[in-house]
Amino acid sequence: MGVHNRISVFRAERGLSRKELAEAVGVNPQTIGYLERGDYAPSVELALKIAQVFGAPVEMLFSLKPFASLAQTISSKGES
Amino acid sequence: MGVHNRISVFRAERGLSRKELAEAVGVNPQTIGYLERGDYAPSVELALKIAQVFGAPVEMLFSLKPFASLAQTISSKGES
DNA sequence: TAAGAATGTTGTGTAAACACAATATAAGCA
DNA sequence: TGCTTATATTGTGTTTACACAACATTCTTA
Repeated sequence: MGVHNRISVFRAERGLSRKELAEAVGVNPQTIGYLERGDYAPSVELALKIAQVFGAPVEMLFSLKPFASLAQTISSKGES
Repeated sequence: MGVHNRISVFRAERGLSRKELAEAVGVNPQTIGYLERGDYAPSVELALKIAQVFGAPVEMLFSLKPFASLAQTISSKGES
């Protein structure tokens, strides 16, 4: 119950594999998989590290409510 | 290993007791005590809820590095 | 003075966040 | 074709984030 996340989206944009992200934050590659699948939510420590890798605030990557689609999120910001 | 936090500072400003904060985020009052003492770090879920209560981003309440003093933090923002 | 609120401490128990190993599958490339 | 990389799945084990109870301490406040 859940914390939702956009790890896979940010990871895709950066062209990072799970293994590479895992190494960057110091966890087992499987752990990234568990997070992306929503099997469980990370500790704040891990969340802070992941957010740091992507240069984004924690709230942009993790949320108590489901994320809106990228299309909605981006267009509501008036960007292209 | 540590995640540092400013929960007690924000709680003091609001005049909230641990019990009240605990009820606001749905955990046991003792849990707030453990967090404030640094006995352990919260899940992202709890961190998001606590940050939400104070209307602050997660990074303002939780950090991988020790927080600077309020005096430094506030004066470096040019506020009074 | 007593009584209540806030906090600290210790202890026990459970659930969830990890590590790690093994194996399967699919896609891309030599 | 075989090899590698990325991902999914299953299983076992350890650590830690929690719940809950009991009790001590300090500070108010009636």
